[in-house]
Amino acid sequence: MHDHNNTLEWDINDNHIPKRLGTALGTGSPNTVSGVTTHDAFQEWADGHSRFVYRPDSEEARRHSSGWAMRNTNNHNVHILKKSCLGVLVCNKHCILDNGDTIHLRPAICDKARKKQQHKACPNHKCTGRLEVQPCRGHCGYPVTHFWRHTEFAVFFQAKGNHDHPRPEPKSSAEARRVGHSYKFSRGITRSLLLNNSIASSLQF
DNA sequence: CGATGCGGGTGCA
DNA sequence: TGCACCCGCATCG
Repeated sequence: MHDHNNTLEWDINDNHIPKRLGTALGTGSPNTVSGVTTHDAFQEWADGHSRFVYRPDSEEARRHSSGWAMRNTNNHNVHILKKSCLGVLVCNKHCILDNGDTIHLRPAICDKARKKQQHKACPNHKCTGRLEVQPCRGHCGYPVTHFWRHTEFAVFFQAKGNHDHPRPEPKSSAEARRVGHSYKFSRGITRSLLLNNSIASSLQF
């Protein structure tokens, strides 16, 4: 396990979550009281029942970012931000591109936008399939969940469940496509962004 | 437009 | 109580 010393000593729901992590690190003296002595490098594709402790100045952690398409969900707890996985956009015919890749686009987080994505023609011009959302059922039949909790010296992350679907394309590609759609053929920047993605470059946009 | 957060409110164990 | 989830509101890029 990568999160060596950050496991087993705390749970996102604990009343007494380690709080003096930053101080211990700042002085260079391990805080053996809390049991958490180091910060983890940001895990874009955290999976499984994992826990990580990020630096409070980590941009990714601050944005509660993830490679998985996670949407905010109301858990009625002002101290813990909870998100659930939206799965991945796949081709209903499960076509395979020339480069051997498959379609696994990023679902829009916004409900309305996601509905627009569904039933659209598969972006693979050699396929007549349609896009559909493959829901995540990695947590006891329900979507995998992520929990984020901030303290003054760290950002605690905890995940529950194992994703039972492919990873969606990264945010950068999805964003490039959105922008590219609005300003298609107008800028070289857009084109270069798309060409930098192995999937996008194989599709027609 | 859409990503993100927030939080009221509902339906089920 | 805990959890999943719908919905509107608001901010921000």
